[in-house]
Amino acid sequence: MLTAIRGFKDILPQNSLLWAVIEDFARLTFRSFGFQEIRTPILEKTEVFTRGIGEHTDIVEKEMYTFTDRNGDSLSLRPEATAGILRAVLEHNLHKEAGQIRVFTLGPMFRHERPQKGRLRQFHQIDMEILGPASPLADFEVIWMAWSIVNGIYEKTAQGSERPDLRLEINSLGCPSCKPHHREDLLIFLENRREQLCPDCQRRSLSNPLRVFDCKLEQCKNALKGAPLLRNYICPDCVEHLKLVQDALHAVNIPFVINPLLVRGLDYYSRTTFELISNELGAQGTVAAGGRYDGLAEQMGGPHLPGVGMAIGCERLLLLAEQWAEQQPVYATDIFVAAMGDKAMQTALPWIKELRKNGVSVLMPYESKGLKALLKAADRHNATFALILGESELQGRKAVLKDLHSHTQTEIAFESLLPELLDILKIAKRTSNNAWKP
RNA sequence: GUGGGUGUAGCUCAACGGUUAGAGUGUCGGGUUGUGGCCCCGAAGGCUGUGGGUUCGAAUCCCAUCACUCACCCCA
Repeated sequence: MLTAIRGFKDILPQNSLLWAVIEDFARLTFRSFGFQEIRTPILEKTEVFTRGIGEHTDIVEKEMYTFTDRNGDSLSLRPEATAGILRAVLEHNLHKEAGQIRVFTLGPMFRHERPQKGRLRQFHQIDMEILGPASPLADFEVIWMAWSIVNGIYEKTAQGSERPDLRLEINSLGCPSCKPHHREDLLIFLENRREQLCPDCQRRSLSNPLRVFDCKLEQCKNALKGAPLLRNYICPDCVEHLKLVQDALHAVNIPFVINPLLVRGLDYYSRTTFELISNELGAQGTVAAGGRYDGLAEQMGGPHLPGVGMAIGCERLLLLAEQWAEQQPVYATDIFVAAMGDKAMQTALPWIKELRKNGVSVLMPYESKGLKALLKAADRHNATFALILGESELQGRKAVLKDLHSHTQTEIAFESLLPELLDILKIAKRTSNNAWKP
């Protein structure tokens, strides 16, 4: 049997509505924050990522789907969104048009990792970037967005009033005037204790030295005692920057903790960095993460263009929503047309056309079945009403409308069928508490 | 890339090395010729992931392989 690629998952109809809920809500929230959608290609020249993300990151070194196309160019499936967006902005000179660029995008990303809970090879991100402003308020607004979307989904899905189990951690990675001093000292420190570190950390101390602080082994924790800490190197400007972010977060009542050890895996980050972490996700607890990357545009061959952004992991947010929600949203139908025989089906077609024009979801199976089977099918499609149309109805020129929730039914004359149906549906929609209905 | 767990009906799961591999649920049909959910009856549905081995006999034990899954690593 043919199967999907490892780590690539089908989103089936039973799940797709929850995806739509999340995507719709994200789009709505972005609109309210004044963001515009941008859609960049899934495939880019490999150089976009090697220059953007950094050649010595794990993502670029061993996780990218890279291949040579028929022209001999090296192409890669995007492992994240920011580099591609930066490329598009610079290519189209968007930064010269507007003083500030506020964009978001939704879509699949690709990394060749070993799949586990909350981690797939094709996964989806909700991503946003603010380009132009160096203000800490931009950092704050990015965090605010991540917070708003994740918490908004909680409010939308969970009925309870208690807070979701989410932790916002922030930190500053320093800027080009202070970050390098720390890195230098840390490298020397690590070099001197090389033998005391675990093999992983020996490797890390070269590739991403800040990561050694994440190691859980006692051996490494001991070896790191007295190591130069980033917070002691941060320059006054960076301290002030982080403070303004904190003040803004306080102003809108977003709780957070400072985690001086919080780092990012991608090279382009500087100054503010943050993660939104859940305890309900297993080992991959980060739902959203991001930070500032003032040097990225230059690194990609563009002008100096400060930027800050974040990404939400859709699958992870979906896992949370599934845990929060008492029930999954299901597809529902307003009217299921239970027409028996060809004549009845033909008669119903013009009505169906008008109803659909009016935004009513109408379904009519083409199979000739008994009424019993048709009503069963109506149930399966979560229909609110069944419109019964058979021999006797055609003869009497009256259709039977059955309310499938209250089990009552009424006869409606063909002549007044449409206006009456629309009327009844309007009332039914108003009293319906099915928030998930599309 | 490394390690652990699990692979049996569409789905969720049973079955001591021993008859024809079962149950719940779902599907289809009937009870009720045109009235759904509840009830009753019936039917279909399986190369027990795949390949090898041990054994008189393997879903069951062993080996390999693949898939799924969780964790390490890394990250959203």
